[in-house]
Amino acid sequence: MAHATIRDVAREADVSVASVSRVLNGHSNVRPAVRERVQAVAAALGYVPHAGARNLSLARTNAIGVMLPDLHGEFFSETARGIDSEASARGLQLLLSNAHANPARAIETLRTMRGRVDGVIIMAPDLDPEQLFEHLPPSLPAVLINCCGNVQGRAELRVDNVAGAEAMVEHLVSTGRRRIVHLAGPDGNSEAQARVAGYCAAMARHGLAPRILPGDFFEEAGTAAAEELLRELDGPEAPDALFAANDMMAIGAMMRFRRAGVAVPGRIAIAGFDDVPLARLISPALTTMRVGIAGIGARAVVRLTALIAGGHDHAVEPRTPELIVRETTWSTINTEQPASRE
Amino acid sequence: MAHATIRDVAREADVSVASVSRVLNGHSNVRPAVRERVQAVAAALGYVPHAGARNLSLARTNAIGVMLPDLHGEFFSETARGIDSEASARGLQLLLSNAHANPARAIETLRTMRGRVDGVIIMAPDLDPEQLFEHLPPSLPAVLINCCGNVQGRAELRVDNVAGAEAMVEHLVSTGRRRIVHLAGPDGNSEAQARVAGYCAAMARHGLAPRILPGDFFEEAGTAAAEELLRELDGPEAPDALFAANDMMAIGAMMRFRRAGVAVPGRIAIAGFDDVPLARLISPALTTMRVGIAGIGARAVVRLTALIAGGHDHAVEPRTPELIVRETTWSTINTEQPASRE
DNA sequence: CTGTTAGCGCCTTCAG
DNA sequence: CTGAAGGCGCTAACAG
Repeated sequence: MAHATIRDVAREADVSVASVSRVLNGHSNVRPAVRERVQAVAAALGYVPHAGARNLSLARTNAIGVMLPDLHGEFFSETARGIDSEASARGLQLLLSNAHANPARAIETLRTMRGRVDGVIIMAPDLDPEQLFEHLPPSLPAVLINCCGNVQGRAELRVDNVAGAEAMVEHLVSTGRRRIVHLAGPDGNSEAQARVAGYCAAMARHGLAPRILPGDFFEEAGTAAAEELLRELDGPEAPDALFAANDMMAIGAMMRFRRAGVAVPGRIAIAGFDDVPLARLISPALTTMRVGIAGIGARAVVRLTALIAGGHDHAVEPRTPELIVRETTWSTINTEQPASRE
Repeated sequence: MAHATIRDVAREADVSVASVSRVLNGHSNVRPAVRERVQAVAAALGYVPHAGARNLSLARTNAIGVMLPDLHGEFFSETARGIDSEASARGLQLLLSNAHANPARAIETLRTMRGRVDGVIIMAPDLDPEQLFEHLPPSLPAVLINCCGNVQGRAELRVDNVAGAEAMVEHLVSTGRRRIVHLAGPDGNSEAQARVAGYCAAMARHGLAPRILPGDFFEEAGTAAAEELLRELDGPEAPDALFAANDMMAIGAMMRFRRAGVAVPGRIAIAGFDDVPLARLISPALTTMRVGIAGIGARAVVRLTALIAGGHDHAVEPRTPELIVRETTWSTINTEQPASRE
């Protein structure tokens, strides 16, 4: 049995479709008797309005599109969570699509969102903005998050990754570190590039030689970097700090150092970037730059809502990351020797 | 400037809308000259088809609705990730809605999905199934995940929480634990209830006295439970294991014990449930029951796709959690004393 | 208060 | 190969 339509209800209740529509949308100009009859019939038929049709005729969907690079890892799930909490507080549904770093698919996705959402939130640090924005319908409200090359003057939220990376280097230097190695994010990623830039600038300011290891934001890259550094830890040029471009890589490195029995931060300090929830739970807790991931997502929804309501917003809203120093060291953790059981 | 419509393109290209439609959808029966002209005009006008209208006339959306209890915590983001990866591999978009444990809103959400998605995936362990399913349009394809009271014979994936909890108790007992305390999930949650049941059954089988602390699946509940147990740790009835109904609570407890300087698992063993990604990264690494969260999400998409394609599927597919024993102890971690800096 | 009518933007027979 | 016309399901004037 197919779905009942508004026409079925109208016929059964012996009224016009207009009246059914009025009842269902809570308009007041309907005689109580008619209202009740319509409601009864609708319930009996198991009628559920076809939201798609409704959207078409209202030219309004109450949904927003969200394009994220990937849903893997805590960074993006935190963003999604921030967006979701604000969206659901406003009764908006979310049409999610991850771009998987594939420009063609990203564009295709944007196109299939047209007419299904009232606006979009786009986070695409790894996509060529030229291509992307060319296919962004100008009349589609959009809020960008960390999109390099926002040429159309779109509303945007942009984390100051350069300043963040500089701040972290300053912190490491202030605690006595000198041989600070940076583990970078993926090549084509504008955020990763900015963090490298900040790192280099701050190192130069202190007359320190930069050293950059390639990475990709994944845990395994941290593991690999740690393995490389492990070989040098007893040498004359031993690094005394590893500053990873994101938390997951920092954690990968930390796990590897731990497995090798290297004291962190005793022998080598480790710092991350993002402050994902995990950073606080790992031990030793991770010193990192907090970007307020979920808050950015929520803020994007707020601005998008205003845009959809007809507002104008061409601002690039800067977000400055905050240094989070976590001082947990082994000594405060392991106050008691393990009882070996079995 | 508003969006161009198919009619604008037709007018500018001096052809009928039918021809434009054919060109845009790659039909072959169009003269090359016409095809090119239409494509040129469409590009010039920045025309993007209105997906909503397309869906209406095709009665097909290529989107699936996803209703999760909440996007907070790794459990649900993992589920979402599994769903997302499988969905995007199939070119499906996701319409996300979290129910926030509010039955009325959940029903409302389900209704607004009608006509906007081809099918839905529902995970609602905390909702009254009577109410929920009554409002689930029978003709809407759906796959349920861990929904108690699946009265309509809907396709479902169900984790065997009872067996999982039993297995964990068996494991703890086999490693010599006797005073095993269970930290439960929220009251109205069917998964939490099943885990309690499994715990009690296994305890009874060994003639052990069950003890259940109230919880809610959040980290803080774990903290609170640990504080309660801390007071008893030196007493004659000191518990020797805490089995939390999910990983986050287990982690909360572990953090609290660590802060108090209590050796884990030396003084007290801690076990969780779910095997969220975090469980492996925490230290000591968490022993837990793996339910294959992302895999369940992916599998749900596969089954839903078949259902949408017209298949029949009334099966309840069982998933048995797998015991993951992680043996990391402090001694293997802290092989080196911290160098105190500063 | 209620019904009729005209779309929303697109796709798809059905003729030509 | 192409155009005209009807319809997807619903809402919103516009008359009664």
